[in-house]
Amino acid sequence: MSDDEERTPASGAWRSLGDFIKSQRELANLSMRQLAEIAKISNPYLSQVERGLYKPSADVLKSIANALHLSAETMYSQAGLLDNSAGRDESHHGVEHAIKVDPRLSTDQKESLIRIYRSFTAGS
Amino acid sequence: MSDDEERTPASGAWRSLGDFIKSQRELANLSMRQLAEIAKISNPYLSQVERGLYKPSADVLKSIANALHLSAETMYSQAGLLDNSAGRDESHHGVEHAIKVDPRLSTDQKESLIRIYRSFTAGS
DNA sequence: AGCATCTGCTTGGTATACTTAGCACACACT
DNA sequence: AGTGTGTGCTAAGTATACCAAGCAGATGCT
Repeated sequence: MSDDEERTPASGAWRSLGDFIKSQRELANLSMRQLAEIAKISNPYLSQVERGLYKPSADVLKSIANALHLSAETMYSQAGLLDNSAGRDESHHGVEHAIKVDPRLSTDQKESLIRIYRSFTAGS
Repeated sequence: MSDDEERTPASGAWRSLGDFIKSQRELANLSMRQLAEIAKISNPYLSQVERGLYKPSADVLKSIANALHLSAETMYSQAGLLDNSAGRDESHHGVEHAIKVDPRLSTDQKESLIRIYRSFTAGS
């Protein structure tokens, strides 16, 4: 069950994202063309996005967020992209995660470190 | 001014994103087909993403992140989509810090891990 | 009246994200 | 010698994100 991903255009969450963008735009007293100009997208496209016809790509979302002085996180969570279904495991916060993400380590080095770490914590 | 967004395919940051995904995939001992299956994308596409030929859309990134048991935030920041300009740095989990605060490790074990970690990252 | 100049929207096209079918090689097993 | 299954990759197509040009109504100006 877990995972019914929906990647059709213009369904559900994307629609409300459009409403969100529209309300934020109006709140900032910007016309579509003005916002589109700042966010470097075309105004017809913005129109379609606001009505939920298309789901904008992440960098477009980021541009729009910046143009509206919103954080990208806010935008993504409105878009349902930060959905912390599996995301909120900072509680886990673990050594393994830190190792995996460290850009200074090679894959082999990561494997070695994790193996050692697991051997250390094997009985707990 | 000078908001020079770059939306060309396969440049700079996207390339390193591919490397990141690849290393995470190998770290999880998954083949391309296995990861693609879990993330619900096709394996040739995953191949191209890993080599930086295309920049995957946000929901694909999220799928991949979930499949790799990573948070979506981690993925997005690797993709350069979340500038962490505002100093909320749970993204900066240092490995050493994570080791130091891990309650399951003894002091000796922590010292060993940190020593190994430092030897790995000595030249960077 | 006419002509600007806003507003958001539609049409038609291009670029690129993404898929299905299949190739080429490597390592098992009979 | 096969034959089967694993790996990643190429080729060719479809779907969709995105853009440039232009339309219709509302407002304002002379």
